[in-house]
Amino acid sequence: MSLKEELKISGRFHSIQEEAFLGLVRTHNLLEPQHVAVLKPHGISPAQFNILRILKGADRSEGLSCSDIGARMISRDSDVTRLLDKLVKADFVQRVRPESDRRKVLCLITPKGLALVQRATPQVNRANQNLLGHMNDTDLQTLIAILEKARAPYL
Amino acid sequence: MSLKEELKISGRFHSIQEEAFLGLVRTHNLLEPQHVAVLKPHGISPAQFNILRILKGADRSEGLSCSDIGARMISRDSDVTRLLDKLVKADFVQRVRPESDRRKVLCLITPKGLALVQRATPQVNRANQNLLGHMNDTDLQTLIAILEKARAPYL
DNA sequence: TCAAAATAAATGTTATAACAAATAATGTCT
DNA sequence: AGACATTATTTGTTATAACATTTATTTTGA
Repeated sequence: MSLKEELKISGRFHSIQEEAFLGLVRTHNLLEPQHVAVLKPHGISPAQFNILRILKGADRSEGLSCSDIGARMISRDSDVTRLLDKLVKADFVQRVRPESDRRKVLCLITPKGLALVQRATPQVNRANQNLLGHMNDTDLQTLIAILEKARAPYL
Repeated sequence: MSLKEELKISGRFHSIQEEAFLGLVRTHNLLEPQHVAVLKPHGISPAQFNILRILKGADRSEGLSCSDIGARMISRDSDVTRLLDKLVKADFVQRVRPESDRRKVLCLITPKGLALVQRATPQVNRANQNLLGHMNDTDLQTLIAILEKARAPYL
């Protein structure tokens, strides 16, 4: 079904660009909640899970600063601080003020955080795979490439 | 630049489906703020503007119920009520309880609301067009078609 | 050296989103 | 008719997002 039919729009889209953009927004809004749902039983949001995975991937000895984390997040989030607050409170993350530069805060994942990531990851992977499991690989490759082009000017 | 490079991910994606989904989320999050920015000077959010356009398109004499509005929104929004509260307060929308079925609330756009839509629409159209203005029509058509497939199971 | 600029994180505030529960009116079925 | 389910909207609550401002620390350069 076309977007026009889905939304019962009688007129026309102003431009093909607008139609594509609205399609993108709509698709995102239909898929995203499914992603949220997988993590909910684990008590964390996608953004928080994203941070934990970033910290897991990072060098364990060093830790990452808030800005490093922000730069690696799927959804660039202006306030990493408050997301970290919750993760620290739940003992998934540990904060350290390095002597070398006391403006920074380095973050490290705790054993408890690591355990959570390891527990949740298979479920998240499966869910993400199922989410677009009805599409063939050619379409997926094409989608990936076109989306890359679409966001290129905004990086 | 690929998503892996953008996010400085060292490992692999678990599946091509996951890569496509994350690309979708990321692209959405980069483009959406631009859309918000166009409407900000007019004092309304994309969701509120969406409602006004829906009401403008609807039969002026009848009006639409909250659930009708919700069903036509690009981002299905669970609480249309509070979005309408603000629009009513700003005198962009008028609410009516029909005698025929007093559970419903029919909404009509006011002349002031209509004026706002007419003032903002050209800017929004132009902005939406520019947002993906760097892409060729073939890619846009392809994107539209693939996104349609992607969300089909979730309608 | 020391004032000013730049960087990093935290805070305050306001708006939005998500979800459950409550209220109100209508429809259905015996 | 009267109990019960259904539909439609509203309300309450909590978490999240967006944006500007503030605090603390380091860097730069006169």
